[in-house]
Amino acid sequence: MNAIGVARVALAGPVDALFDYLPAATGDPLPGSRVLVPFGHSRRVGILVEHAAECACDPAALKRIERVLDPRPLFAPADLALLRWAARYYHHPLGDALFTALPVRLRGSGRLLGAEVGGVRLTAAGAALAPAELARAPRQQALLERLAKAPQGVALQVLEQELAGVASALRALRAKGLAESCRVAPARAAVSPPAPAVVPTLNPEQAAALAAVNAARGGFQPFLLDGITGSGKTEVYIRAIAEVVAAGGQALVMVPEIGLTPQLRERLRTRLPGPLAVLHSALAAGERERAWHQAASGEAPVVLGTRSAVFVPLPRLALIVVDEEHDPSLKQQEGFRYSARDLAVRRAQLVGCPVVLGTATPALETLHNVAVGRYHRLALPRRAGGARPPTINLLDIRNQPLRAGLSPVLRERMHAALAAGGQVLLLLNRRGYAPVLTCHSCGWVGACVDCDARMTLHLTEQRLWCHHCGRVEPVPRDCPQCGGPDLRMLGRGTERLEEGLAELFPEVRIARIDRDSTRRKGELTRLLAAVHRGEVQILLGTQMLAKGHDFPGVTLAGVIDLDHALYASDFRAPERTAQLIVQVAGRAGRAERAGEVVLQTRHPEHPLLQSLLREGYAGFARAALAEREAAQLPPFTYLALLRAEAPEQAVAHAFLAAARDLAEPLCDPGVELLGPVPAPLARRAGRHRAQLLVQSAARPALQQLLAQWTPALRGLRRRQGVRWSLDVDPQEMV
DNA sequence: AGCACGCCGACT
DNA sequence: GTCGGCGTGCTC
Repeated sequence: MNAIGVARVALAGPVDALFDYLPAATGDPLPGSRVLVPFGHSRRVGILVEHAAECACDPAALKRIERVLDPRPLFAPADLALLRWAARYYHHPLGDALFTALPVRLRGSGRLLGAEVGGVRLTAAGAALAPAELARAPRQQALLERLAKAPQGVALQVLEQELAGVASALRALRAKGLAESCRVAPARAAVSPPAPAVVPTLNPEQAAALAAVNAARGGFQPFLLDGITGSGKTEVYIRAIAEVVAAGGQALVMVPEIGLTPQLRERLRTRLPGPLAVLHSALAAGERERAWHQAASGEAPVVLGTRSAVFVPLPRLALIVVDEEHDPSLKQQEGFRYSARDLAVRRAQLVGCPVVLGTATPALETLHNVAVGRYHRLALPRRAGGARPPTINLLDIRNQPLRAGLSPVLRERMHAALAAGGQVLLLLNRRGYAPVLTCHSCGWVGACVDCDARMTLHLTEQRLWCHHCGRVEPVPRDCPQCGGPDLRMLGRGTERLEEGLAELFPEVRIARIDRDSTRRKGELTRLLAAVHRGEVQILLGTQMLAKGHDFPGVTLAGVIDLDHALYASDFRAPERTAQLIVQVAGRAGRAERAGEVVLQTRHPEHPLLQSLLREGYAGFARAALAEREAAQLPPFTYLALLRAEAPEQAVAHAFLAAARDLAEPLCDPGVELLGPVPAPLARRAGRHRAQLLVQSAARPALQQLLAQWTPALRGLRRRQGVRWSLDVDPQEMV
């Protein structure tokens, strides 16, 4: 150890180490600031993580920080602490974690903060000019007068708003050397008006939940807000947030996918004061950066975002809400594989504030946390407005004549519901026309050449499409193998269901909602609006339908094919299926009309379905947790999954075998290695995939193994194109 | 991640 | 004889 003051810097990329530097000539900034450092033969952007009194390396090798990029830190100490904790827990390089938490432009040496936007100001010549001299060009004159009022400059956006079509006049002034470009502070977003008059009255359970959250303010406390669909969870969020904001705090609201929840966004915008900062991946880089600054500067009291928002700096964070906490998309599935829900809880603990996990179908992990007393459960068991919950019926379709995949009973129920003026919702969790195209004479099947998977037939786009790697092929007219003309489409996706429904219900307006039909921007909103206006009677689609939207007019919901989900290999499949059923059921029936849910199955005796029917989601969850405990699966044990892929199966396997050899001597009792085995989809995009599962009775034992194992894995000779990744607390075993 | 160093095939 | 293929290893 050498006792000299050094700055420890994290660099973007997979280098899982901090590098020590001598202070910048101008003095070091605080931790959390970006710095430019010499690195190897080039220079790199890094984030100063901490100061240290001594360095572990040769002090003669130390280089000096070349430039400080941020005069003030981008990450406050609490933000930095969360990211350091997350990087350590998920065994991901800190530099990569830090940089993925930043808006794109700041990941490079991009100019500090888009706290400034493009603007225009007068040059000295412009300022000296009397406006009257431009009397023959009134638009230029108006612009000159406007700019004269703001010597420091005016944002282009503001000019465009105030003087529509200002561009040509601006060009003219610039050409005459009267105006020039500059950077100015962005215009403050218009502050939305305070809450409008219509504020719903809370029912007793809502009031109790709100009181519990309010009482917990100022300290760490996780809550499960366990409320059936329509029970008014959002109203509880809004009231709790309003209190926090009124007290000068900031609130962070996380949702699985923002595109699917325009209603929540609008309610937050209209009911809460101040600009609402919205953060998600579909935003353009500029918009996203602006929202990030609104959050980080404290200007926006409320931030709504998807999982990456969990890392957004919030100087006055006082409440976190995670809506639909059970949703798997809160877990990042590639790169830095974090659970935004779990990190939200960790973040609340670090800053000392309440965190509310809301859902109608809690994850089994969350229920377990309630059971052991870590989380406090708040229940909203009643639908607002006193609507009755829907009845759920299993429909045994064995030996039933199906038309368009619908049994006679379901068709009859649909006719009845439509005749009574209700809307019908049908869920089929498979997009495209048909999942298989096959030759009737030789048995050829349209398979992806790069994956162990069939290509799905999409008729409207006239192509075969691999849903795993995105490969696209034209639809063959004749069999590519035997040349025979009799190609047949097996199975049914949403496209085909839509076609069948049009034949069965010729007088009825039908809308399909899936990833294909809503690809165009604004299309989802348009379709949803048509449904709400009652212009559509039958609504069909994939699980997109079960997420977030309310369909007050729907009185009948049908699940076309449940069996697929019942027998999936993933141990979480029953949990996911139960959640899907309950979420779909929540879409049916409102205030005055009770809803009905019909589940078509060939396995009506299935214990999961039976427990769900008899005792609802809570009963199902009890049974499922008992099964998990008996099988020693999460949340009673802890998992990490090491995945590897390579052009050759043997190479991926050999890597994992070597990884296993490294791990074995590091394993405490209670830690088990399972595998390597081929991944469920053993070949994807031309690469062979295998995995090694680590299971531990205790989290610390697992973490201790991973802490020693991952550096050893990085040291392993990477050969013949092996790529690997470690997934702590994996959600999908794919 | 970059970027160089290093040891083996087809080109001016 | 060299140009350049990407395997390997290092960067405070």
